[in-house]
Amino acid sequence: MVTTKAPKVSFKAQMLQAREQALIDVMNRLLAEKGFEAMTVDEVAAEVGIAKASLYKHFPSKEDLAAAAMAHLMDKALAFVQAMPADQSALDKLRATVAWTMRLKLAGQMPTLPSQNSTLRTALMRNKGYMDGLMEVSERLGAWIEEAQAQGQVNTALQPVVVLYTLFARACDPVLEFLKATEQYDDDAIVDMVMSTCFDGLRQR
Amino acid sequence: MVTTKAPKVSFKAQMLQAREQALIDVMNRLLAEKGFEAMTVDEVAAEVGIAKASLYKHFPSKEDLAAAAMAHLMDKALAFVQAMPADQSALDKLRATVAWTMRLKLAGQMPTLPSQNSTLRTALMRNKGYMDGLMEVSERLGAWIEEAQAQGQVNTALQPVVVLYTLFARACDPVLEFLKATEQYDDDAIVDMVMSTCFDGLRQR
DNA sequence: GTCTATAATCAGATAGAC
DNA sequence: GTCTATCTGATTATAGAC
Repeated sequence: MVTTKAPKVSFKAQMLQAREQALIDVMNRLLAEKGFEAMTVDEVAAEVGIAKASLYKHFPSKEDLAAAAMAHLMDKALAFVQAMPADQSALDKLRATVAWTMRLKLAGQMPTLPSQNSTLRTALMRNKGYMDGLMEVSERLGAWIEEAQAQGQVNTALQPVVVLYTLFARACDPVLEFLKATEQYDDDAIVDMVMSTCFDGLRQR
Repeated sequence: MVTTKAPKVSFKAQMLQAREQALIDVMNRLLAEKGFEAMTVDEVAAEVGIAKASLYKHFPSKEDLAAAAMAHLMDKALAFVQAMPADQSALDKLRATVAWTMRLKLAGQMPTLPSQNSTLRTALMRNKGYMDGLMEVSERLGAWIEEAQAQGQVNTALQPVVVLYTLFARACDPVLEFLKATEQYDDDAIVDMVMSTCFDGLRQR
């Protein structure tokens, strides 16, 4: 009977997928807290509550685990931009997206990777889920940027790729944690201030 | 005779100081190229051409060596801001300083430290040369910021500390290396573009 | 697939001769 | 102070039983 066999397999698969998701979640948090090099695979396994050898059955290397975590983040980002209400202006969509990434970082859920590590870069480039998500997010943001420029809301003297990189960089802006470290502002105030410096600049308008 | 003895001691001391400077220079470059965690003490010793044990006679730990490199950088930064022509506006002084840090980074001479590493943070805080330089640079930039705000050149709605952190952060802005990686812009163009996004913002003026 | 136990490697730091 | 040689500990990754 198909009806008895299919659920059994599905249940097992669900358990496995849940475990992988737990690994990715912990990895995500540790990447955000300590960074790729300072964080260890032992910590991930210990926090999830499985043996390290079992972790390596799911992911062939530390780099691949990090890539999976980044792919998951890209999925979340893509879901966010896809769920954006269509009645907002392109600029507002860009602002909302950047604010979302900032809040993620302030909440300690934004994994930060060293931009120089080559083994990690290759693992990321090999990860189809990550690359596809990155491309899709970039294209959507890029379209909004050009739309906002056409509407005269974003500086037309800036090339779209420069705007795109500048927005992406807000996700790992050290100003966020510097301001948080002063303990003088709550997260909302920090987001407001950095949003202002990002979109309006430092000069008086 | 003092005249024969003094030079002899001074010569020895000069040799030692020169060796320490060589260590700091190599450390500085490796910090910029690979970052603190990826770089090894062995590399520093090998490039300078001394044994690792000798290095540890100069600096008690990897963290202290990094702190010394950062202190040296602060010295250079302080020298730069002190040498600034007095006939420039406060805003222009700020712009010149930020541009200087960006060019340093583009030239691969800006050491980047992980902001989370706690052992490194304590080593930095303990290093009087670094802390003094940081304080002095911060105070000078802070004075310029307030002056520029009083002259209506910098957004008065921003608290000076936010402006200060935003300017400091340009020294480790990943947008610089992203744009460099595209190989479509020379360093001057990159500095111009990032200066524009920093001071003028992304929105149309 | 999960576990315990272990390999293999690498990096920070030190001992001791000179 | 500088060297060679070594220690110590941590970390990625794997072998093999169940």
